[in-house]
Amino acid sequence: MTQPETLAFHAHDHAHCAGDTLARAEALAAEQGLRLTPVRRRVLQLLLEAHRAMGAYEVLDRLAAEGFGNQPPVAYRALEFLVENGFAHRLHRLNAFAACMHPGEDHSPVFLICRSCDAVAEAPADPVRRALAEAGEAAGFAIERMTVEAMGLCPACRAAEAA
Amino acid sequence: MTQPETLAFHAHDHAHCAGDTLARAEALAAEQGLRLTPVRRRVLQLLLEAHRAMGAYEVLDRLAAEGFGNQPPVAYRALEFLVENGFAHRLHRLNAFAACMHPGEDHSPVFLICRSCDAVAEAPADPVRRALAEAGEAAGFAIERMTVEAMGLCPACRAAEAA
DNA sequence: AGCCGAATGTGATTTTGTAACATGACGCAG
DNA sequence: CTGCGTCATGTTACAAAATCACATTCGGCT
Ligand SMILES: [Zn+2]
Ligand SMILES: [Zn+2]
Ligand SMILES: [Zn+2]
Ligand SMILES: [Zn+2]
Repeated sequence: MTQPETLAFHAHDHAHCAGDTLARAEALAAEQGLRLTPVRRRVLQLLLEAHRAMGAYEVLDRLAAEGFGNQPPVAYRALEFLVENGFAHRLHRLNAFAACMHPGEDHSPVFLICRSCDAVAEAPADPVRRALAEAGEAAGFAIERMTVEAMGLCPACRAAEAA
Repeated sequence: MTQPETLAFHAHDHAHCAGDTLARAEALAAEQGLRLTPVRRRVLQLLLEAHRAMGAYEVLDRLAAEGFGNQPPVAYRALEFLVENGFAHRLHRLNAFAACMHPGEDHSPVFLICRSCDAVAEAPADPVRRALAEAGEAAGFAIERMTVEAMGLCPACRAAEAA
């Protein structure tokens, strides 16, 4: 199920990782009767290949260049679909989107966002979720969804900055 | 120091709580040589009185109605000042701002945001911060700032919805 | 008075996100 | 095959959020 924490930061065969995740997403979509249409598929692919957060208009530019529609709703609708079905996530601090690296797990992960290179990693969220649930309960607050985004420096940029 | 968790959700003497926090903020500003000018002071007061998240343009409208400038930078600059100096917080999910109920504690709290009435409470963040720090460390990621926002239902709206 | 830096006012612009409606593709009932 | 309903896409226009650039004003200081 949960693959051995392939964090975006670690050096990895990127083409492979992106292709692999796309394949899993496609299988998943088929399984659930979701229609991963050309635009949607292409957007997911863009996000996977970038392996970082992309703004809606950045996505739109790519789409337009490839012959898809060139108006905002085209990008926003595809992104909304991906987010709603767990193929991508929205990063509120950046007004941007990133592909989900663990599709099909129905998670609301913790994001680690590098302020220098914009790389985004999903970290295991369970401990954080538990702590948060406790805080909510203490206040009588019923938590439905959570957003956890940490800004900082990824290992690579950290090393670069130290130099 | 940390007062006994006066969460926004609990029934409380609102005028008193707002006035009190404003007074503390003023003392704090004086102490630190920060200039809590009329616009800045008024914006903080607005946020405190509302006791919920307010958008920048909502703030701006109030300011304009009271004779301050009526262009976006007026509101954004005041809000930026308040956020940078710990008198207010930004809520990324809402593109909005809320007064800090614990100024001077240099915290990045956990927010509990009611999706029904927009009330915002700051909950103790230490357990969450610890869990998050651990997740970051495991990935070699140096966390500098965190955003934790939980959406859900406050006690009041929860009761109302159950009815 | 004269100067300086911080704060404010103002106009214009950019960036981000939606509403509303028209068109086109697909599956299916008749 | 025809007509119909549904979903996805395209397109126009617009709204909301945020920033840029520049002029002006206000304190404190010399
Ligand atoms: Zn994910
Ligand atoms: Zn980095
Ligand atoms: Zn606070
Ligand atoms: Zn509520």
